[in-house]
Amino acid sequence: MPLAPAVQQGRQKDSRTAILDAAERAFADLGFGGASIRAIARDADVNQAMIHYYYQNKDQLFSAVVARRSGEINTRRNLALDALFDGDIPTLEVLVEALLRPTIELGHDNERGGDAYARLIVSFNNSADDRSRRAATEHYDPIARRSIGAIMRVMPELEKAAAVRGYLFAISVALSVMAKTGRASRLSDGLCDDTDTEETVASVVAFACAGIRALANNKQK
Amino acid sequence: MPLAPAVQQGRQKDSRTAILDAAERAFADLGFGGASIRAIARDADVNQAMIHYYYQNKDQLFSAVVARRSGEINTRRNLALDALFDGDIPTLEVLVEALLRPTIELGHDNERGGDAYARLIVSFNNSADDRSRRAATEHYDPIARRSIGAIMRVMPELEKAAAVRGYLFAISVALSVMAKTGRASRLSDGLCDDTDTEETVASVVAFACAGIRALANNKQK
DNA sequence: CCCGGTTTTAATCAAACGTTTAATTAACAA
DNA sequence: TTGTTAATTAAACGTTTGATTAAAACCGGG
Repeated sequence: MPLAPAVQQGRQKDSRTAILDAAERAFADLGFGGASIRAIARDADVNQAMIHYYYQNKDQLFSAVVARRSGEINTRRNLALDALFDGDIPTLEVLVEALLRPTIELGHDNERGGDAYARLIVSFNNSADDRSRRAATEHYDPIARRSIGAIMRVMPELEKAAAVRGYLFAISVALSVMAKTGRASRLSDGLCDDTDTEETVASVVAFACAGIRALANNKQK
Repeated sequence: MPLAPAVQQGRQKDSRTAILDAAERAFADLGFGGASIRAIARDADVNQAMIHYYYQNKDQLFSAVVARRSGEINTRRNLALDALFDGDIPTLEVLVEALLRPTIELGHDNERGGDAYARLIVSFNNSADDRSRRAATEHYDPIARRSIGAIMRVMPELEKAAAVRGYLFAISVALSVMAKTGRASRLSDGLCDDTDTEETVASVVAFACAGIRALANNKQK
């Protein structure tokens, strides 16, 4: 006589998200090629055939992992952009913080598996293989285009090429603090506090805004 | 009757570097777990046992790939630091350019397999697994510490934590332009030119220096 | 010419891989 | 209860993996 589960159709959803959670950790820690379906199934406490049952194959599992997190990040960023531009044009600081905060906060939210996804997004964001390029194009290019347009509205003197560079530079800085490798603490003998979200956001925003403004002045030299 | 090779001991060194070249491409394109010894041997036109003969196992092969490129980068950076501080204190722009130029130039030097190594260094620089952490610690922490010290000499008002952050931010921006994923060109409809090394160096240096100065002003707000 | 050490080769090992299959179990409607 | 569908399982498929071995080919110095 097995223990009767209290919930009604309690089996499905638990397995699906348990697989996503385990896959997120595996892909982040070992890379796509280094992560194994078998180990993911073991970690998720699920039969390995379940992974193919729900996600068909390893590639689609990877895509599902990215889709889950990118969805909530981009929802927050789109809502923030909607709100920022319904009245006056905001300052660059307000805009950049709105763009980077959802990303940085997810990276610091360990309850939501954020630090694993952080390393994952850094990985495919800087890779050139088909799978990585597809993940970036599909899940992050639309919001990137909208963000670049927003930067140009806030700083009309910025040429488009400079705005693109500024956005990508800012994102790469934000991503580097999402993936907590322990290097900052090591190099600073413990002085740098990765865990303080507000201090991190403030530092990155200050750095990125000053950098973007410098790109505007850089052309006429 | 085989074609007689003109060179004297022509077999050894060709195999060793052919293996390193092929491994560099494989690790960069597929990650450590995705790259296979067999494919590397095939690409290098070498028997697969040769890889174990020269490099024992996959881990030491990876380490050898990193050691080769990091060696020449760090040699250039150390020489530049020696020269910069033998007289007056240089400006932040001169210092930052000296630190970032060797990295960016290697990434743009396709003859030296640079763009493959660029993606590789970005990958392990933002990963937390043992192998990646060891590569960063062993091959890049010493020059990082010296560079952070140099930044603090040029900007004495910068606290150490801010200097560490500034250095890491600057490096992450430089690395992001090394790994040419084609995203900048895609998002700018071809306006951003990844191939112009001088323009890239100028943009990154301007962005990074303004960002570092902003970190100095950020504390008293 | 043959010798000694290095380099290269083909063959093979056990283990792990992604995926598929067919059978079993659980849940709910009729 | 029975019929139907979805969820889960154990077992196996063929392939590929990193690594090892023992023998062959190559080479310059005696």
